[in-house]
Amino acid sequence: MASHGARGRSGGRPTLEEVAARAGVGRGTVSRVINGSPRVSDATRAAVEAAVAELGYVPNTAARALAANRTDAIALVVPEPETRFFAEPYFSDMLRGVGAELSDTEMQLLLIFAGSDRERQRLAQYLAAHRVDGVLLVSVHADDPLPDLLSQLEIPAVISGPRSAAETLPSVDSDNYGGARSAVEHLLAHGRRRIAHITGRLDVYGAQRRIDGYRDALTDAGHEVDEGLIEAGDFTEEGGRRATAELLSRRPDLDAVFAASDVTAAGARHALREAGRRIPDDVALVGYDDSAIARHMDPPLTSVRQPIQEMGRRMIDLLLTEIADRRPAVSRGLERRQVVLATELVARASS
Amino acid sequence: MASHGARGRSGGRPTLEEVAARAGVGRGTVSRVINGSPRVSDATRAAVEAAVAELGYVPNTAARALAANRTDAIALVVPEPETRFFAEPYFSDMLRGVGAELSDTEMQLLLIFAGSDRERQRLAQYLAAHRVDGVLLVSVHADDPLPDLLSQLEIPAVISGPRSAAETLPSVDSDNYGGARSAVEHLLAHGRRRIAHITGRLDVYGAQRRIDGYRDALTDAGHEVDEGLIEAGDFTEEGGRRATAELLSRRPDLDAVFAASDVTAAGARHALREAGRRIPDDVALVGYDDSAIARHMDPPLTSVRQPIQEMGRRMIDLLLTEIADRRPAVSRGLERRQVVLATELVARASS
DNA sequence: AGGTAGTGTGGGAGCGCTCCCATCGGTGAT
DNA sequence: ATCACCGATGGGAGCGCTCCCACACTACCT
Repeated sequence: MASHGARGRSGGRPTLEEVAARAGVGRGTVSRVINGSPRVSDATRAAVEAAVAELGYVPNTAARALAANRTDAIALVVPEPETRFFAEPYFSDMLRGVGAELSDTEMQLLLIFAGSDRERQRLAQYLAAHRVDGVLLVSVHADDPLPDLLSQLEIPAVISGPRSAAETLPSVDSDNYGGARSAVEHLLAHGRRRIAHITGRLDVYGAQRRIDGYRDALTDAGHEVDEGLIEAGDFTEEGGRRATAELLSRRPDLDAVFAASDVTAAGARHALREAGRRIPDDVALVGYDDSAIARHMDPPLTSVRQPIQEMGRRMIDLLLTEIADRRPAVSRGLERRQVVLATELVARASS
Repeated sequence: MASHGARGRSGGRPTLEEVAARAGVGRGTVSRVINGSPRVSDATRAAVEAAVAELGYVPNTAARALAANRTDAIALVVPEPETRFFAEPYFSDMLRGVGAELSDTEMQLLLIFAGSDRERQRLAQYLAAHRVDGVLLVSVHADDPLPDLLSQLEIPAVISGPRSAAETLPSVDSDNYGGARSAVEHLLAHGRRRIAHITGRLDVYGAQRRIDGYRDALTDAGHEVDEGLIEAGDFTEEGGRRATAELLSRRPDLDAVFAASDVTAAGARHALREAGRRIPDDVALVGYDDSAIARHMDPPLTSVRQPIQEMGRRMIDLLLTEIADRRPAVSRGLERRQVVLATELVARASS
């Protein structure tokens, strides 16, 4: 009775069983072909593929997810309000890299914002339901509870930017330390001596590393670090403006500013102009990110470029490995799970 | 044997059955509570809810999707490359409205780009697998095959902007005709008489409606329509520039330009400046969209505001109704499935 | 008392897949 | 020949839900 269209009315979508009947093979064999198992003879495979094409068969994702206990989906979690997501080129670049790397995969990408408490609540529920096989976490602060929630739920995750030197989660980051060094070395090479630094948010590890790079570049070149030339910022324009005003009043003779982000540099530029300082004649300015702002600033801003798309791609690589490793009990490879990508200084007129 | 943790090892997530055992009721009853069915006594409901809380039960989405044949997910399909998505505030506003309306729902939103052929291919596959319960289609051109594919697959869909006056799919649009009218009437009221119009892409129905509004506003005010004052654009800045140059050479005495988008107006502004025309002294300028560009232009641009977030919300409303209607064979309501929202003219210094 | 609704509830029968074990020939070693 | 073995295959047993039918049990009418 299971010979001609097992499931009675052929109104709905074809099922595996129907394909099997059509191809004259068993259910298991069709499944093997669909999933690319090598243990199928060429003749059988061809027959099955023909049946699939004729019937226009498309696997039922829900059934597969239920039986195999996986979803073939991963989430890109942005712990910021949507506005920031659209405002900062960082995210769109990241998304592009991620999308590109995923495009020859069966994996589907979900974009999830977790800016408000409400959204975080929803996200927690979502993760608890294991609706994704893995998570990409971008822009995480030191005290964010999300990473812990993820490891508690045993959901594979990769973060962009470790939370500290002792980060346990796999991560992909750019070389913040080296990037900052290259900026300072560039300024030194151009004869600047009183180089100030406006930091990023201090609870972001990458910002700390940039400070370290700034310090070491000076020290290694035989200069002393003047703590009065370091002022805390927060990656925003307003913060850059405020910090610059502060620096100018404390060290009126500074001849260069290295800002922890392009947006911060934009603020610094404003404050410098107001104080009558010319860029780069009186004060050289260097930013970080090499975003569109840098190119369009007047004068164009020297900046440290991070390979953000590449970071997105590498994050996917790591995550997919992580997910694959968790399926059978494969020997957890000891490959580097912390990737650091090189930065590049893009010199323009501001320095 | 099904009394204490039916499914053996209690390592995994709790199942419905386990909750039922814990609460001392049957599987069906728990399902009813979870899904908010009214046919459960208060005492039983409380017992089940307690068990759910104690066990930290979260329904398995895949199982539910398989059994109930629905996914509780809808897709926002953007038939454009990602770059345009990030560049145009239209999309982020839309996304915000959609997200807001969805936030008190169980529905999950997927963002899908279908700019390239490759991506469209993927999307078709995705839709064929019925991985979403419904689709929101934004920014559709007249000859786009997507709407037809959707109705062929019998997937509920709502589009922003009908493809023609004979649109069959439910849609939400702003009043392009009225918006254009208000722009022209505003210019007339300010004494302008030689009002030019740079159109949008002619294969977009909304652009046609704006032309109609432009025409009728003039005619109804007793003026003749001078076809030489109408020039085709394509919503881009470059198009606006080109069209303006064309208009100026043809009708050097024009005293106002109504552009079909703010971006187009930006192009027009450029061309007008180059031709030595002052805004608004010599030529008044009005745009469409009231995007950030309008506010930041020099001089600030008068523009027709569309309630984009509201449009997003209404699209969700329509789509959810559409999906609900399709579940049991409810009498297809004859409610208005074509929603049109009012626009508002925002007057600024450019007119 | 007997009948008739109506509530609230339990649990069987799937939904369409994957996993895995049993089976079946065919091979090469003994 | 005999046996152990291996690749290819079929199909049973679930995965965790929803749907729906059947079954108390109560309450109300006649």
